[in-house]
Amino acid sequence: MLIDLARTSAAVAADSARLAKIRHLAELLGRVGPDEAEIAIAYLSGELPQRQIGVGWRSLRDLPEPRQVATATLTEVDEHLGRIKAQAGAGSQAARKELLARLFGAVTRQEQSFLLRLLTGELRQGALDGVMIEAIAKASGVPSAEVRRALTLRGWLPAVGAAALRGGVDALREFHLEVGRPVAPMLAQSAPSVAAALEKVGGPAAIEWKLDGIRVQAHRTGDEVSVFTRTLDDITAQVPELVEAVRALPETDLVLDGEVIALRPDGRPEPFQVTSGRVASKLDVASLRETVPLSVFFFDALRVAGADLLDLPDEKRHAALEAAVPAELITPRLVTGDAQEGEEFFTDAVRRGHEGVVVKAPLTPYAAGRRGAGWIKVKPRHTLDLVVLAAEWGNGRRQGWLSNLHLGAYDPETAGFVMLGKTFKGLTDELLAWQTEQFLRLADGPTDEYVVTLRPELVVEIAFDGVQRSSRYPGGMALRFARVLRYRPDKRAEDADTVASVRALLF
DNA sequence: TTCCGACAGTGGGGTCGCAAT
DNA sequence: ATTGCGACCCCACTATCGGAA
Repeated sequence: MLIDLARTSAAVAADSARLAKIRHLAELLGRVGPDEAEIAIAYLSGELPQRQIGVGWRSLRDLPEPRQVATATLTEVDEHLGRIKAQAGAGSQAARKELLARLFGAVTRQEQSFLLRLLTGELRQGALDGVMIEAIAKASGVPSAEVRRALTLRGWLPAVGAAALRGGVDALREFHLEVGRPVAPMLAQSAPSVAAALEKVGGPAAIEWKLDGIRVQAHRTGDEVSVFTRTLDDITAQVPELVEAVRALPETDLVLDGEVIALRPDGRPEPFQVTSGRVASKLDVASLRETVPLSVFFFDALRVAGADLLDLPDEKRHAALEAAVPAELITPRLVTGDAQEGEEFFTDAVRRGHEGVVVKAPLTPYAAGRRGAGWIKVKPRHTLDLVVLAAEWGNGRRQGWLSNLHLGAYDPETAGFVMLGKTFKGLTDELLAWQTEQFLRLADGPTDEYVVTLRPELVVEIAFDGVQRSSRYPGGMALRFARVLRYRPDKRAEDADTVASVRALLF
């Protein structure tokens, strides 16, 4: 029953201890039937079996009154969501709206709340994949490492969890790397410098350029090639250059990990926006590949010539990559234990317009899904002193605090301020409390339930990765990945960085 | 007892495709 | 033709729990 999940979710949210959350989830998984295990695991880890159904926050306003008695089963709800998905792209938002209303009108208030959070992607129960993995392990009596391994290979936890509950370790061992089905990609931690990254790795490491493009996983069997993104979406049709490059290789049985990026004729990278737009375009690929051609650079091999390499150390996988792929399709890489040498490699990569480097421990296997210490990214950091123009009320655990800052640079010509973006990152609870008090004192001008406009007086030091073109803000530019470092009470608003100095960073 | 790895949460800007206006 | 929405691309950072040291 849906109500069982709604109650379990509430219990999970109510307990802050992770072990207690795991107990609640495992207890439910122990009760759910085999047919509905997949649905239960999906919902309770914040996913839908349909992945996406074309319903977001806006479609979920104005919901009907709830029922008093809970009768909905998981299978019914799942089938209903499937019907809603079938309407997406079929030209009828009205039909979807009607179906949504019928679903929400058939469940209780607690079920409505659960479905609402599920469909908006804000489950807010303190448990997603990571906790669910432990719960599946507990409920099925399987070591969590086995669940993780299967998840890496299958990329979809509900399927893995259902198999574990049905057949235990034996069923999980049935999952193998399958050419044509994407694997969860390995992710990286970050460090402030190459030296710090090398220290984390604890010895010599491979250092590779970090290209500012789109992560891709390329599969080939025979002449068949497919390409997947970081979230395992199939983008084969959008990247014909990559398909052709892989098909041209002598080896016919491959799974490769890399990055696609649009390069200018001189070889320097286009801004991320250009690569992003090109890869996202589906309708005009044939002409776009003339004007915005894509290049691909591989940095890892998960399978070569029928051999699965996931469990091999990085250096062995890279050797296999070098054997199967020509050097011009491989991300530039330097193996060193020397911090000085590493920093020079990093500086050179950045000078050539790239995002930074990734430092890789030579002995780590391809640990997908988990953000292990095997890969560590290093990027340069810019800072600016900007003025807080307004602030937005926070949500969830930031409810009651002014959280999201509107940032502006000083314009000496007008003695005014030009907004460059927002940030909510880098704030401690203490800082949130402090700034809320300050902001309410500075409140001045239009204020609604979301935004409080301020007298532009407070200066804050902001770190960011770069300046990009923007149609959203009046200055025509916006900061990328802005975050708060500290407030600058020693500075007046007129001492803040100027629009001109920010524009100088825009290429 | 302290340290630290892993996780969840809180949102940022940009782009595309599609349906409604 | 324009606008709003959903989905997805890139992502940084803090708080917390609980196992490791």
